[in-house]
Amino acid sequence: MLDITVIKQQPDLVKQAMKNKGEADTSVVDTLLDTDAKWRESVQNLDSLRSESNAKAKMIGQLMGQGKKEEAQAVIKETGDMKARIKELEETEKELRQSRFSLMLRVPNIPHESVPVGTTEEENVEAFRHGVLLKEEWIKPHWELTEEHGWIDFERGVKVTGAGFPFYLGAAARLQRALINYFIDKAISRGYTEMMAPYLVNEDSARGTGQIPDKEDMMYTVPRDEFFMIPTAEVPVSNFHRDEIFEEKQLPVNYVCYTPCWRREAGSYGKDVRGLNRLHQFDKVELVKFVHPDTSYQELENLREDAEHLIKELGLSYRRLLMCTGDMGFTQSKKYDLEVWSPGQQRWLEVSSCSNFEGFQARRMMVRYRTNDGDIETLHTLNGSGLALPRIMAAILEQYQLPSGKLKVPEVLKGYLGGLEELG
RNA sequence: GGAGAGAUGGCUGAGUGGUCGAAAGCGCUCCCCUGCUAAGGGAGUAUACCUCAAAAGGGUAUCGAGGGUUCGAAUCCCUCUCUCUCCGCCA
Repeated sequence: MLDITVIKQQPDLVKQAMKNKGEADTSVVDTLLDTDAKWRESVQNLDSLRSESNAKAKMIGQLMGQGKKEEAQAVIKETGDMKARIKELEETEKELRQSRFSLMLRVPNIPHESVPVGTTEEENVEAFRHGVLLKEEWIKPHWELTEEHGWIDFERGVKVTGAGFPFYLGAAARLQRALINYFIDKAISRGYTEMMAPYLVNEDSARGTGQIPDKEDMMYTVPRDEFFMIPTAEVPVSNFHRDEIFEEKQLPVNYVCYTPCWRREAGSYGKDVRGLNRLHQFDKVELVKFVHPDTSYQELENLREDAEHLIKELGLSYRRLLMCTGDMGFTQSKKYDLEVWSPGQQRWLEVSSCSNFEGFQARRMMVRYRTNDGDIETLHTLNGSGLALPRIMAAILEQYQLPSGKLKVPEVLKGYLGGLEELG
């Protein structure tokens, strides 16, 4: 959520940001300001009444201590219906506070000035492209190649669990494991701390990163124990520091965390979900940063470079998109997508999304830092995939496919695959 | 899963109805003294919110969470969560 003082002082800026993000109805801002004013008034009333009540209680205590029972009794009478009035005001204050909060949650993050204004994905800016776009006719889509080799078993996945839960076998399993290790090792060498995190989180955590209330349907739930299966490592990793205060000198704090991810992906059908394009369970290595506000845009470039470097080293053709305001989501202030080329499908596949949230997440999660002067400030959070496995697998299976039907091993992975040159 | 004990500030740990946001010690910060190490003295040291142009100051809330009793709750009652010990089970 945004800083309420920004909304109060620059409501037009916030409204313009909403419009740029494709939200034409900006009335929530006015409703929020109105509710906020009412809430503050209510807090003032409540606080002064409580103050009065506390003073009386204190006086009674003193009189009792001095043995002046009758005088104390008189003051007790004075309190009268104060208790009932406080209770009433508390109800009002609570209602206003809650509606103020839920209104705050409905105001999107403000895009950074460097973000192009646009409404659809057409207006994303392709900022960089690397490698040739293979168009060879003989290149098979990854699902055909993996079926021929028995590397990925979608059918048995359906039998055992359901659609979108494939089995990886032999070389494919090994390749995936090699990629995970390569990604993590690379991140460690670039200053990230490796973390292994829970795959189930509680409701507070799901709320902390904003999965609930609005993106509830994205997650699988474990109702009996009131857990949510994580849709991304971002959820446990970001919540790791929920309600905490860093020292300024500790920043930046960088984590790399591999986890499986579960997403219900309700309503996705057709070619989008073919093969490895979109799964209900997939593996991902996630990069998360907690940084000083002054450095967050530099850190976004660092993060993006950390992810992008992996693709480059794998020798894959890819491109980098700077997302326009309309296509970048509610919580981000700036976002890059990295997409690899799928020659078997003749389309781009998103493998990483690197975002700066500024203080949007940190405020909601109450993650702050103490400046060297002792003040407490909101810090900035960023995260990005580094990288998502299935689509990287797909790109490798297609870009490194040989006419023989075997798979050439990318140079950087040889060490992770016992020096093998080819798979298959 | 069963039985018992517990949850207090950065840490240890007092506090069983009133002047307690909370003793004391440790840690940390600043100052003084001393001056090779060590030791000693003083002051300060939670978070959120409201108020204030800002700072200062003031107010409110928070002693695991939520509710209740009371003029008044860290302290009494209820519910929940978590931790520890023993037993069981297990990788």
